[in-house]
Amino acid sequence: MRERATIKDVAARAGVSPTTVSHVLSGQRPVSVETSARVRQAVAETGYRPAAIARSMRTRRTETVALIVPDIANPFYPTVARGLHDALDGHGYRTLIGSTDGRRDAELGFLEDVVSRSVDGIMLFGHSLDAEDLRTVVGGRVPIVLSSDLGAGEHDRVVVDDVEGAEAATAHLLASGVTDIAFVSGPKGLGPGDWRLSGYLRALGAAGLAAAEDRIVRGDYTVESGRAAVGRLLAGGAPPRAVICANDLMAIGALTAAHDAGVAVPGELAVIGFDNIDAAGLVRPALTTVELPAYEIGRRSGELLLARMSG
Amino acid sequence: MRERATIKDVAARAGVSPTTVSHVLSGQRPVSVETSARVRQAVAETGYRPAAIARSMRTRRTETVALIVPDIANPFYPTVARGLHDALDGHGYRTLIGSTDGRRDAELGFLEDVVSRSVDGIMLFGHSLDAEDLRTVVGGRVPIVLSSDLGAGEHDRVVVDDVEGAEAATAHLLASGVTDIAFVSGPKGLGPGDWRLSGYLRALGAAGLAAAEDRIVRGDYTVESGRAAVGRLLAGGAPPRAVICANDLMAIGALTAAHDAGVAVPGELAVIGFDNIDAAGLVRPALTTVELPAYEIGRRSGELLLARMSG
DNA sequence: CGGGCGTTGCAAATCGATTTGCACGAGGTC
DNA sequence: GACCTCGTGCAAATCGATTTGCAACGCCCG
Repeated sequence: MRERATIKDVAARAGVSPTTVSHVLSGQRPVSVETSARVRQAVAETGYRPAAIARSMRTRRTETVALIVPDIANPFYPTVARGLHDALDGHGYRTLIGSTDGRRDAELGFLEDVVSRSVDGIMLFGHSLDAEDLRTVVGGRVPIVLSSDLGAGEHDRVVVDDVEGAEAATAHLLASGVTDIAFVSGPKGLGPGDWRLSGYLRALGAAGLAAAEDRIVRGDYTVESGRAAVGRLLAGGAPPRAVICANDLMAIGALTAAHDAGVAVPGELAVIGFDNIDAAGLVRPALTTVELPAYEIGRRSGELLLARMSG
Repeated sequence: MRERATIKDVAARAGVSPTTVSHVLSGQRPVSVETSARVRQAVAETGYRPAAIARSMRTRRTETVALIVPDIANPFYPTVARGLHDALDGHGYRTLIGSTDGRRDAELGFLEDVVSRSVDGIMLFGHSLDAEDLRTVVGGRVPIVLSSDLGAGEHDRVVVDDVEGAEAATAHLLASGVTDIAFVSGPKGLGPGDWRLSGYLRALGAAGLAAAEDRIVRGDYTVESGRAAVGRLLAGGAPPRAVICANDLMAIGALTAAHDAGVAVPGELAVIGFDNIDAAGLVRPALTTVELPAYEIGRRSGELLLARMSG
């Protein structure tokens, strides 16, 4: 039995037509108990499993959801993935995951690919796409959940309030008398780095402070880039009193940079991160972090998609 | 244009048959330059993309690889996933990921599902399946890479030498004069916990030492379970001088337990983990860990699968 | 006893591509 | 001029399921 059994094989073995086999298995139409028993027997003997592709061809459903993230190895996203997975698994959906490194071509390519694969839903963490891209590639054909403002109004969004989180963190520092605050963002452009940056700027503005050019630096969300960026800040003549990093990994790098420069944390330099990844609670000194509930974001997105996919 | 264009639409627009459109796109047979131009024009105008499902139906290939792991949120696996992804992405393959929590029914269910979806390859971290399961569900129909000894000889394996790694770590401790070594494994049965445990036992045996019953405890690979397990060890009358944990998360829990019990690490208690996850280098005191090259395991597996899938 | 109705099963169409076999014409060769 | 060979393009089969439409067969009721 090298080849997998098809519905025809089962039908032949049970002495009925493929139609009847299908009806026995789906319960779409009544089948007599004797026939049904013969069919089930044949199914068991042949080890028959319906070919998902052929089924999808006809039903136009794949029971698959795509998750598009910048980097699956960044601890924030596996937790989102797990939440999404847990929401969908019980309903028979599988998850197709892609890492894009935030590159526009990769995001676009993956999106086109999963649309042509007829996934039933998409969860997108897009850093470079705009609303027009979504319109041309996805159209209204596939339910999609976004993590950003992208295409607000047309698609579901699970709000990760980056701006407000950053604003609150900055305001907290200001309230405790720290005014010289630096910010380590991600690559220029769209993406959580600059959303969070805008919250930082807003808080400074509300306090009547201007943001100094040289207090805003950029990394690429890795530990090493955070270390390098904060190392530069500390090497200058007048180091800042606090630094807010756009994610925890860079904040962890910042701790190392401070240590290397002999700067005490949090005494001489306060360090704040984003995401509250597991490692944030394990490093010493412990990291202050703005929590984004990754698991909840994933789970909630899964539920939104389920509602759209069934409706 | 609510619906996606099909090959028929393109053919009609270009005034040719679907066959010709297919040949233009695939280059399987020569087509005159004029006709070819008209077809390409029509493709551009309609925004046509071949439906992946229909194509798979005919070609019997899905350009998809399944990755089955116990828990995608455990930091070890996203790194493996990234390695696998990087190996496959350039060749047009996508990755379908599933978390099973190491439960037999989930592992079996996911495996059956992806086989019926006709994935082109599978990478499996299976904790509860046996060789017989693989034979009945997968047969020889799909290339599969395993991380364990499961079905050795029949399938490709990317060796993660758990046994040898644990043996070396234990021997290292013994060589430095520490003989009272405890071991924190995972749930009883298959899985990396007990593979590593056997390496520990082998090293003890080689040194002519017997393993004491009460020195072997179990957790479930989480930080909290490691803390609890080591907490119990330390609460006993004569605490061990060293503890080897079957993964880094439990080892991190062990550090907390030691701290809570006022036991100095590594002075009074040496702690060794497995996996060398990012957090291992960030905790204080730094964790000694047996490195399993997660990224390399994923990438290498991807390359093995590519070779099998194309051949 | 004829007409309606519910039960049961099958034949055939359909989903959207790929691929094989065949036909037609133009051009070249002996 | 008969015979081949290319170059081009189309019709039809195929992949494996689901889903109508239809027919045959009781069975009940008036």
